[in-house]
Amino acid sequence: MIALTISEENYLKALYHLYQPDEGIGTNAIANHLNTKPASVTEMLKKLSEKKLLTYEKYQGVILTKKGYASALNVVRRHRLWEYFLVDKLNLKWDEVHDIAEQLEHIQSDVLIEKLDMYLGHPKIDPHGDPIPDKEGKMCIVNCCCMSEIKLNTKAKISGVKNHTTAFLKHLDKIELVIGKVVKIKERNEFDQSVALEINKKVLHISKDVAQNLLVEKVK
Amino acid sequence: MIALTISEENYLKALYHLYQPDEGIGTNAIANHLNTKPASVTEMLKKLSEKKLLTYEKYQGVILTKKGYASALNVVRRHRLWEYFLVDKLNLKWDEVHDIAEQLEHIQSDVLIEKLDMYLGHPKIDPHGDPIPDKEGKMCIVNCCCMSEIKLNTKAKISGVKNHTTAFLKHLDKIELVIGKVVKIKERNEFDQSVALEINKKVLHISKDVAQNLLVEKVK
DNA sequence: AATATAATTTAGTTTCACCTAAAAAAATAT
DNA sequence: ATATTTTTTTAGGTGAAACTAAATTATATT
Ligand SMILES: [Mn+2]
Ligand SMILES: [Mn+2]
Ligand SMILES: [Mn+2]
Ligand SMILES: [Mn+2]
Repeated sequence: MIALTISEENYLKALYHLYQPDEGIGTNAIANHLNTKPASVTEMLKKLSEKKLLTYEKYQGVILTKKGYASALNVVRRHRLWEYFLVDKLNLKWDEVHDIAEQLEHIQSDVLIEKLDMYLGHPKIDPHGDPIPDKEGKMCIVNCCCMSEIKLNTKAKISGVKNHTTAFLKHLDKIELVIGKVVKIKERNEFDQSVALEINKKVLHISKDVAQNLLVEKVK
Repeated sequence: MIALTISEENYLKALYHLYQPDEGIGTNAIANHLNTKPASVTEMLKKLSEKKLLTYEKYQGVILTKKGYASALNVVRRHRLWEYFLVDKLNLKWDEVHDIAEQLEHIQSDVLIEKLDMYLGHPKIDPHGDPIPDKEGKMCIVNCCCMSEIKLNTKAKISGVKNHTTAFLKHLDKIELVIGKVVKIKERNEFDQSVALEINKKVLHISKDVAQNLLVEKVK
């Protein structure tokens, strides 16, 4: 099993992230996700298809094979382990780590990743609340839903973000709505879909945009 | 100051390692060091010369500029910091880290390296006894000389290796001649240049090849 | 069903970092 | 000083991964 190029790994990871049940992934969506052009995507899909990492038929959209899925998950594993390292050990902020992990995820060394995983204590969740696949690709199912879909007067714990941009993460830091915080949904405004939360007796109003990008898990 | 490519960084680092006072570095030497061909080297030298990282005149051999030297040292800094991390934190062995550091040294992020340096406690020496340049390029002068040049009956501390191959490092592990050990040079054989050392009352015989690749520093 | 629009593929270029083979220059030996 | 060898450069080419523009196929609209 010959090593993949950085570009190939990035395509596999993109396909993993773009996957939707019962839908082939389109060239446009991939190009958009990777900031390239559809023509470049077509070329790469042909290459990956020859390597049996995905099934590709002209105009049909693309699906990862078992092998391709495993490779993609491995890249995701490395990305999230590095993010965990950067936040937990090097004290970088959760909005600073993604771009660095985009580079680190391509370092080729199985022993490195095993040692890193051990050193970090086999973490299950990355700094943004995303699950970290283990060596075999298994990961915990994060039982979460979107903040904008939760019923009134339920208690919920912030468990992750859908939007990973620096701008959004910094905003959450500013309003102190970080992972682990427990909130109670008090009110949902019809007009602008904004939400009022209660956090330790205090009330916090968040916009629709924020609510839509926050993942929470219900609390007893 | 636009970022350098991996290849450009590797050339600069090679030039740093190949540098000899009062000698331009030749195309062949560089090609040999980088496992590429002289023709490829010539091309890259032209490019780096245009970027003012070195001075290049056809057939004259090449010398790093201030700017080029600083960039090279920065790559060396990153390489050695990562090696220190891999050994000190991840418990990899000193013969396993070089190839991984060859990849890690190219990760582009100043804040990452600053944080890593801080996390490691600003180490001054890498696992092979080589000095780690600081942010400004300063590094401690390691006051060492080759084991094969040391006078009889002097005490010396193993301080580094000239040969960085896995084979050599593993051999040193086997004979337990690792960095920090204090030895006394008891005998030097005329015939094969092998050396007899005394380590805690016990005698150890090492070959010429080993002696020539070991760096030591004198001890009171 | 015919047409318009959107998605995808093909064709032809570009840049980077490498290569081989041949030419040119420099260094060494006779 | 000339001839030989070694080093370095030039010329021409390759493969990977991108690009633009044009052609093709699929989907949506009338
Ligand atoms: Mn990320
Ligand atoms: Mn993440
Ligand atoms: Mn090294
Ligand atoms: Mn080293």
